[in-house]
Amino acid sequence: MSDVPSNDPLAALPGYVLRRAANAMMAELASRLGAIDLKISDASVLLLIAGRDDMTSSEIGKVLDIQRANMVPLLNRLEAAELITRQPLDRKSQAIVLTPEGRTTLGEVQSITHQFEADLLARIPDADRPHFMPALRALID
Amino acid sequence: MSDVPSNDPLAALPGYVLRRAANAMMAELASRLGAIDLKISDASVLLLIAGRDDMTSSEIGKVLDIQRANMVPLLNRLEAAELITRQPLDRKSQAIVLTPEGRTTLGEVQSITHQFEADLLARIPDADRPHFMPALRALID
DNA sequence: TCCAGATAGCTATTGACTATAGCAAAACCG
DNA sequence: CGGTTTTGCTATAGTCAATAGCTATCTGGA
Repeated sequence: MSDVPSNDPLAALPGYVLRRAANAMMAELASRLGAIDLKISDASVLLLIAGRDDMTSSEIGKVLDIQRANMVPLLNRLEAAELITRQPLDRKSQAIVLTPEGRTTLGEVQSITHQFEADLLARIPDADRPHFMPALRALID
Repeated sequence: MSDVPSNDPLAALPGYVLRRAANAMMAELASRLGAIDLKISDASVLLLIAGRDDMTSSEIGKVLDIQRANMVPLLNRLEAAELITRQPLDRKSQAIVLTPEGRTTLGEVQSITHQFEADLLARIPDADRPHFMPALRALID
């Protein structure tokens, strides 16, 4: 109905709006996670290995789309913060395991994440909300 | 119903899926624009100043969310490719204007973009498609 | 008219993140 | 066994955005 004239011709392009929305949301999440000194990728690792003690660096990278080489500084950071430890599985592989402190931080991450996701969904009109995830999933191979 | 077990606990998080979808789509668009040696930000500038001859660097940056400082190398690149020129508006400001070659390239950009947006929407199930843009718009302030 | 403050364009630098190549050691498998 | 693959890592380079600061110019109110 009463559309504010956005005078931005790109606002009609789904790809452009998708990128804008993702950027805005990730900036918001990064800001919230900053309160406990974690980056988004840090938090996603913690969430992924929650309740597990058998995932290797390589496996985590495959799931999260982070290359092996780039997992190293990330895990070093988490290890330096004493949130995870590296535990040998055999003489080559090692499991990434939460420390007790890591488990505490995981709780905070889950709390922040849960609130963030709820706030995100709350911004979407009721009629559109059920269609949000299916639409996005369809875009991911 | 029959959900394929993705064994990725993050797949249930809207924010995470949003980021993944945006990344996948932007990688696809970047690849297509690479065929005419343009980056996504290059193309968005061309699309924005299409049919106008009065937008300054600062104004373009405000609309596209690109900081003044970062507009400089971007416009230098487009100018070096002879797609735009800088035309003085007064002794301080200058309009960014498409060259004839820029207008030709703009046509290619519009063609690629149009096809990309169509392909993107085509991947979304019919039932969800009408809800895609409204949902995303709601996430952008 | 004049001056303070805002604005435009730019330089230079930095940090975050990602991508690539390569390596040694270990594991895997026919 | 022995060739191939995998794992974790180093080192490096490229992309991109953010910050601070500078000069010249424009603008609006006293």
